[in-house]
Amino acid sequence: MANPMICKLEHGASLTDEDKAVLEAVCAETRRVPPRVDLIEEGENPRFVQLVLDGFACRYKMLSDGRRSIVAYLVPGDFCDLHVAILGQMDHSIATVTGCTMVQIPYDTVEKLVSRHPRIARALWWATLVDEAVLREWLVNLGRRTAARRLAHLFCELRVRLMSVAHDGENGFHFPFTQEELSHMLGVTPVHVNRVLQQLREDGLILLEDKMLGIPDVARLEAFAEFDATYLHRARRTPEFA
Amino acid sequence: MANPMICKLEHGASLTDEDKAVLEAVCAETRRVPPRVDLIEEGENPRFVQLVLDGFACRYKMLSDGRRSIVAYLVPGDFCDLHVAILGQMDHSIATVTGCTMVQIPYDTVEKLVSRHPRIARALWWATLVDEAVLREWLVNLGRRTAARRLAHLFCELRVRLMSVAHDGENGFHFPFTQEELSHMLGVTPVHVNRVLQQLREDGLILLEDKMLGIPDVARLEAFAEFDATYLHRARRTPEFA
DNA sequence: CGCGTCCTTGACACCAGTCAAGCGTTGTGG
DNA sequence: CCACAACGCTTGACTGGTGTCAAGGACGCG
Repeated sequence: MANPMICKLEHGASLTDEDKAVLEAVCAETRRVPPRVDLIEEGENPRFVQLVLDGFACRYKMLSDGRRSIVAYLVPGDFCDLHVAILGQMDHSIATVTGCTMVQIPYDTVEKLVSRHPRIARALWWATLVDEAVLREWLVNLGRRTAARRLAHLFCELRVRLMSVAHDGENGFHFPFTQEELSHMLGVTPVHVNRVLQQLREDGLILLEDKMLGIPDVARLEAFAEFDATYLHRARRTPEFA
Repeated sequence: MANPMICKLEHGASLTDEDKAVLEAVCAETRRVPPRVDLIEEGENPRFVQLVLDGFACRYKMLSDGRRSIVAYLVPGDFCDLHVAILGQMDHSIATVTGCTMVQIPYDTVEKLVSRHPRIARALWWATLVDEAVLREWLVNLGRRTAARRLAHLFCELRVRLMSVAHDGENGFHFPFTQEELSHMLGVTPVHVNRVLQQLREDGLILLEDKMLGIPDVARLEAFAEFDATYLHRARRTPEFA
């Protein structure tokens, strides 16, 4: 199986075989983390970068009244905290959702990577900027769409992100989030997530059973969600007939 | 008057006098842009970086039905598009809100700056990462707070951001946004913005007249908004009694 | 003076929140 | 093997925050 981090970065920059070998070497040592465990907590200043190789994780913030807001999710190939060193401390926490296979890379290793391999440096820049673009799209999603469209949009985004690190998932994929976790992402109550899921199922837009999501008609779901994948900036590797 | 961009960057990195002189030189040539004019449009791939020296601007996205969503606002000292070159094209547009004084910096100038002045490079990194942190906080704001708290939070954030580039604004500042523009930021209707503003005024949390915002009791407004300035990462320059 | 822009207000409708109860599955220990 | 608890999912009734529609007012500008 290909390294999902390398798969992803190839969307953002052209990497040589040597670049890929260097990145592969950095991922040699992995560790397994159970579901629902904090990887980094708000206020920390970690000394290494973490990378998800398998599983789902999420960035979240806690409110003073104990409610949780998930501000991003991480899929295989995503970095947790590429640049916290510059900010000084985490302004949010990161936790696993499912069990995850993680890699820890010391900061000086990252700095060497960046200073010695310009294409890797560019690829990491690209990854950071795409994360920012996703945040902007989420803002639109939260601010201006109904809960049903928000949820549909999430499905569409997740599908594209998963497809760019694995070669399946075209019409369905493993979807392990609980309705409560979804409610934290979408800014609605768990009860309402349930109602909206029922509606999407009734309308034939999705199938969801036993943590497996099916999308019978991708174009129809994307139209409903007003989804336009441009903001994910994945053009480079998808076949184009130019 | 000090250069707001340099004021801001000093929060993120320690700049030498030489660094500051270099940055100052880059801002020599300014241009004046009228209110409500697009600076960059979605899909473009600009050949220079733009910087706001005076006035307010905003990043926005249009939805297919013509509604607009403002995903960030820019104050003096903020860069428009520091790194679009890496992503290839803008996934959103930027427009002035008020009249603005702008600087255009060619990309190769920025690249020289970054490669020759490590502290400036770090400061620009810092600025990018703070932008991302603001997006995350906005996500929490939109997803989990009522319209009144959202609006109050916006006021609190704007106050801190303005204070870090100018030495006034402690208890009030020029606030030129129309209620319609606010509605685009907060994801509510203009009518509801109006109702919420009335409520905040009634409760004595704000004064707002003739485009001037007054905050009689900053602590009370911040408590109401659940505002915690940590995410703005401005610690470096605010006086600390360590 | 007349027009446009923005602000203000009221009545009503709807999306989503709250509260509460019940169901199915899983895992655990007696 | 079964009782039980824990967890997540489902559903209904009611409430409330916000959207929609509509009308009018204040102000600036040509």
